[in-house]
Amino acid sequence: MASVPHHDHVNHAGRALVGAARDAMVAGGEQWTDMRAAVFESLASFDQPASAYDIADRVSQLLGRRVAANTVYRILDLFVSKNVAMRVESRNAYLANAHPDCLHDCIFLVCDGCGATTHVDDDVLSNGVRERASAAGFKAERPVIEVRGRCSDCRD
Amino acid sequence: MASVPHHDHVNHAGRALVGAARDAMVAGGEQWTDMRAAVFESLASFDQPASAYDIADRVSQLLGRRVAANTVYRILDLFVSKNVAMRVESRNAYLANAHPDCLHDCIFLVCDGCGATTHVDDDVLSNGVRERASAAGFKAERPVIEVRGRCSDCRD
DNA sequence: GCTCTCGATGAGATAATATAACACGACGCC
DNA sequence: GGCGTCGTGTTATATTATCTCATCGAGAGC
Ligand SMILES: [Zn+2]
Ligand SMILES: [Zn+2]
Ligand SMILES: [Zn+2]
Ligand SMILES: [Zn+2]
Repeated sequence: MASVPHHDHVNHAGRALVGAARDAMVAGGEQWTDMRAAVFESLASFDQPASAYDIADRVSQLLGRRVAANTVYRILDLFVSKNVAMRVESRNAYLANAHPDCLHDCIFLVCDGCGATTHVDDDVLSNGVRERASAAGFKAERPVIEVRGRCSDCRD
Repeated sequence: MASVPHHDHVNHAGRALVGAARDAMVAGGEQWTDMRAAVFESLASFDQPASAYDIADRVSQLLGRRVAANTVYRILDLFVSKNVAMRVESRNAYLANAHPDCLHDCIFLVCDGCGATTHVDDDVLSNGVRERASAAGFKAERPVIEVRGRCSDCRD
C-alpha cells in the first residue's frame, strides 16, 4: 500500500500489522485461527487492492493446498465487519486496514493507471457526508468514499 | 427514483427525461438509436438502481426479442460517459440521471433495507473530496460517494 | 470418557456480473 | 463499386459472489 503516514495515529506495517489485526479480532470476540491468519497475511502481502480470488490463490500457495473462494469470502466479510480489512467497492477488492484500532470513514484514492490505492482520512469531510445524509432523513451506516483518478506517478 | 427536487436545477422526469437524455447524447456527438432509446427507457422505468441484466431483461421484453447483456453494457458505458446514466458502484447497478445537463459528483444514499436510492448534491463536500485528493498529489477524475444505510421508511 | 452443540472450514455447484472476439449490415464518402 | 466507421448481434468466456450440505474439532455438561 506504500503506506505513507498520512496522519498522526498509529499505522501498523509488516508483522506488527498482523498482530494488530489479531488483537482487533480477539477484542471483537472473534477467533484468530490459522486460516484467518493465512488469509490476513496474504491480503497484507498485496501492495494493491486484491480480489477475493487473488487472495485465495495466494493463500493456496502459502498453505500448499487448494483453498476455495468461499472460505476466503467468509473470512474477508468477517474482517471487514471487524474493521481489519476494507473493501474497495469500485474495484471489488480488499485491502488490509493499517489501523484497525481506529474507526473512520476512509477516503480511497484509486489510480486507474497502476492500480495503486492509497487512503486518506478527513473527518470533516466524512462527517459532512454523514450529516448530509442525515439531513435527507437517511441513516448513514457505511459511507463509501473512493476517488478514481491518477496517482502522482501516473498523471500525464 | 422518487426524485425529490433536492436542488434548484432542473430535474427531468418521465418522457421529458428521455428527451433530455437524447439531447445530451446528441449534444455529445452520439447517436440516439432505437436500441439506445429502448435501453434508456428501460433504465428509467426502474425506481431503483438496476443491474445491466435487469435492464437487458426489460429491454428484451420491450422489444419482444432477446437482447444480450453485452449490448446493454456497451450502451450503459456510453450513457455513463455522457452523464446520462450513473453507476452505483457499491451495488453494481445503474440509474438514469435526472439532470444530464448538469455535471456534479452526486452523493447516493443507498438503502440496505428496501434498495431505494436517492441522490443529493453538495458541491462543497464533493469539491472538498477532490481537493483532499489533490492535496495528496492525486488527480481526481471520478469521485465515488455513496452512503449505505437506511432510508426514512426503513429505519428502526 | 461420552455426547451434544457450536463455530469454522471443506467441497462442489451455481448465480450474478462483466468482457472478449468476431460477424454483419447500414451508411457516408470517394 | 470499394472502403471505412459505427452500431448491433451472437457466442463464448472471464470474473466475482453466494448457496448448500458435509465434516471436523474444541469445549460444555454430565
Ligand atoms: Zn498510478
Ligand atoms: Zn487513518
Ligand atoms: Zn429503505
Ligand atoms: Zn443534482
